Amino acid sequence: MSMTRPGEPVKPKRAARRIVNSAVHMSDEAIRDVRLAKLAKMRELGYDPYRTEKFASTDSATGLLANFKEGNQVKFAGRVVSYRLMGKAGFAHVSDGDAKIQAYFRKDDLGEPAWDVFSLLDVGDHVGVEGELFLTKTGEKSIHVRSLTPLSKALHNLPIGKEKDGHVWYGLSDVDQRYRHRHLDLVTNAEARETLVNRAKITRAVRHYFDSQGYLEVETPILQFVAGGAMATPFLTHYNAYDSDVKLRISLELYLKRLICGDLPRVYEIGRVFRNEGVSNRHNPEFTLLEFYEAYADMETMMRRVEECFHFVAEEVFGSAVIELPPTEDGAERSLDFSKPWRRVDLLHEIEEQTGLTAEDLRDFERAIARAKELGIPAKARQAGGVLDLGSEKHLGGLIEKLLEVFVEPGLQQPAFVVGYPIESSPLAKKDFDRPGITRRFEGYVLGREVCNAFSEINDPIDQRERFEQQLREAAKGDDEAHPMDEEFLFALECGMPPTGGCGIGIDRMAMLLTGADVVREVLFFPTMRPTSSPD
RNA sequence: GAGCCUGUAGCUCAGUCGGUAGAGCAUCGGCCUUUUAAGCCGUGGGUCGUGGGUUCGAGUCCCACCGGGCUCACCA
Repeated sequence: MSMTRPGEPVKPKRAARRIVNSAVHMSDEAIRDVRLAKLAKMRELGYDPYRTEKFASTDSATGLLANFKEGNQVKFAGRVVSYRLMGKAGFAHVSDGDAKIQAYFRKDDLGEPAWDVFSLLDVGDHVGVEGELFLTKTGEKSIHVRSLTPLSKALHNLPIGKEKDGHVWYGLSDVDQRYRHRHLDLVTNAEARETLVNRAKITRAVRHYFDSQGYLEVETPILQFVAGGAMATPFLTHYNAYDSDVKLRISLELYLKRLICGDLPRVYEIGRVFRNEGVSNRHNPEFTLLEFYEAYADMETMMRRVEECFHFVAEEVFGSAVIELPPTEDGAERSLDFSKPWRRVDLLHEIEEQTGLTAEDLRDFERAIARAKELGIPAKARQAGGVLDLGSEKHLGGLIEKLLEVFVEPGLQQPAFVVGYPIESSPLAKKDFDRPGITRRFEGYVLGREVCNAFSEINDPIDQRERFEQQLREAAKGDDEAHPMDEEFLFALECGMPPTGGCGIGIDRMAMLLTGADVVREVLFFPTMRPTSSPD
């Protein structure tokens, strides 16, 4: 309790001021008080919105509108998204999330207490209505309500926009608010809702595809003592019971391959992985990875799986193998065709086409750097809109991947597979025995973005151990993202792993492609946000 | 992590040259028994992100901090 000196103007305390001015002081918290008063009034009238436990609708709004027959008795529950009271009658649109239907209320039809309850409604409340279908003067399919059941009271002013001819006024557009209060976004923004729902459907369709192909969906540990399978910085945490530090997984790979070693010949997992790295329009620190492994199969099989999977998902979710995308900035129409086999591009060949650096040049790191300087590659990179700093490259694999990024990726708009990755940056991929220094690995690209990474898996435990040892040497040289040694995984390989094809697909990236979202947060219900010091 | 932009009413936004804040919607009160961005009349609502500084005077200029957006870096 603070002291007030005599003579100092007294500021009314919040609560006191609220009671005194409740009708005039319309801050957000005062609005809440008004709503609470309405709630109390409803309860006095015998209509407690929070008392009702269920309300069965005859059909969805979409269904009611599609099978509309005047005079049909119906029940419908949803959220009030518009509200117009006109003396002794009124209209409200009630939405079940997918669609909305108009409801018409008359004092004469509802009778005394129910009419008062109607007049206490606000946009944002949930209601159940019962009555018959009819057409209004202007021809809108509506429900003539005979009975009203409030099902919840919204205590806040919901930023539900006003709409006419598909144009929405005054909705919620502040991106920060949309992500932090996603429920409001879902209620107010139909497009955002559609994108997020489609993302869920895409995940489901992926499951359908692999289930239909005899794959077993499995779950593997998220807390791992050795976080392998990719090169990324893990999140760290602590396991009290074992007094041990553990990491959150950065990939699914090694555990899934241990299942292959256990003679589960087709396994897949769709799971969250965590990488302690920068957040951007294309990166969320936790994201959903699909990985699938198939015994007695190779990378060619994986290519076919990827083609089939995208085709299957596009058909199941969007009803077509051809996905129409929003036009580019210069207005060019774009579409992606997943019905055809993906184009194949050889990495070194393509780099030579674009830069003049030959496979011969790229066999040795020092020579590659020297030749790149001779050919003026950094300048060419700038011309191509990229950045290539030869001095910051540490090894051949990194340089080649950089060349790929700057010179090859932009050209890969329609679905394509890039093959022929260098061994340095592929510590889990089988060697290409016909091409020294190259692995049996490919990546899929669509719209210039990587969507999958796959290879014929190493099943030679001696080779795998050597690769890990090479990675340890890189780590010793200061590469903090080098792949760690995993003895348990090596033990499984030593017990015998059949030849296997494996592939990882970033589900979020896949969802972005198929929904046309250009920001990863739009395909995540709850993207990672910086914590707010004062939650509102 | 770096650069640029940004933060004003519950929501969407104005705010000129530095002179102590505006609109629409929403809210609240009144009228209105087929409206639909309902309408009409009236009312209230803001420590201008936070903290410093310059100034007679700061929403406005400067600095720091806290959010957010875009681009880049790392990566999928």
